[in-house]
Amino acid sequence: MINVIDNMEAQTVQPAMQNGGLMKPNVVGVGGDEDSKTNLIVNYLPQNMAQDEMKSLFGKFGEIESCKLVRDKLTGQSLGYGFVNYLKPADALKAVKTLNGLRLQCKTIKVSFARPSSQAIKDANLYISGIPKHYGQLDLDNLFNAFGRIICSRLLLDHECGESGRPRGVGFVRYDRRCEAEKAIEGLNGNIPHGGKDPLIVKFANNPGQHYQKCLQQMYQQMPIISPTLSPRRVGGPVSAGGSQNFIGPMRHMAHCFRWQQMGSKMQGLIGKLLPKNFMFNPMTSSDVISHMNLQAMTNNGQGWCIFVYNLPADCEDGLLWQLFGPYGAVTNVKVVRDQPNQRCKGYGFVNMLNYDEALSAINTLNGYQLNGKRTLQVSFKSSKQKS
DNA sequence: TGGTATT
Repeated sequence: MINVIDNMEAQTVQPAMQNGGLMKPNVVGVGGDEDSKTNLIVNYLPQNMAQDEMKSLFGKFGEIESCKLVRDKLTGQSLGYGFVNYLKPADALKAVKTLNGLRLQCKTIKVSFARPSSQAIKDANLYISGIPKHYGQLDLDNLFNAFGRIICSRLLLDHECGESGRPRGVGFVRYDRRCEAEKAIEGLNGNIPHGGKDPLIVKFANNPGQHYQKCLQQMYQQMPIISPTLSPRRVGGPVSAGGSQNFIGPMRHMAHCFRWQQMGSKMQGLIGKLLPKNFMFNPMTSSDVISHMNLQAMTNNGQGWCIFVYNLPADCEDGLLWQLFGPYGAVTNVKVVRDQPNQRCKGYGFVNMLNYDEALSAINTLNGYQLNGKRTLQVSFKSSKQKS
């Protein structure tokens, strides 16, 4: 990754904080809030690093006013970045100089002064494809420099870990402000860059949280008349906004939503924690149930037990799976499998549930469930043949 | 389509 020294005609420049070329000078923008001299943002932290560890690492450079590892509000998983606010600017500077570029596990952390938080700096990351294959990182930066202050940019390479990485023609550019990113889209999207043959595609990059939020939003908007304590067999009422499904209005019961919010600490557990305590050792335990299960069906990615759902309608959305399975316990993820060209559901999907007994209860109730009295769902633990 | 970038 390269950090680009911005081309703004500015102003006050703090001492450059060089560390292997990773840092840029901190610049105070025209009329903008002055960047903090004590508050640091730390990026690219290892996934399993805890806030305490972060604090202890940064605490070596001086007294810390606050330290926060940012976590996903719903799953509790680390988002890989955090903030450290020192009491003294000199200590913050020392931490940047010493820790920026530090290798921690497989990652190289980035430590820099945090810009003042505002709406304007959010969602300013662009995804670019169609970059001429002979373009290097600097060519990419030169192309995007004209539209604003680049915070960081990255040209993706084939075999990035290897030595002979060749540009893949795709990359990311993060601007200081979203409006700059918008200008870059306007100015570059669809245009053929100098020395290139194909038009560039420039658009906002996905951010991982958005998918989850979208699901929740969808669920909230499409909650059917269904109590978390009742079997979905009792779903009833007139068909409304959800089209062929029995959806009405906003969510009435927050009970299972509450459960999702409780998932945080559990999500960090290893696969062993997902298993019932007596699962491996008690021969009296539900042998019929265990025979149902293919060991391959047990996910070990922290998302719990994977359930295969067959005979979904072509217009099925993620929201339907959330609300069908949500009442039975903590759902960690859902996926409707779609045809590439038309995005119609291919008739099946997957649901991950955190707890085995809840997954089993969902399967027992929902297998054979008639959606709208028309389609009979087939629900089972995912077998090794079905890939999610 | 990243090494989850603004609490």
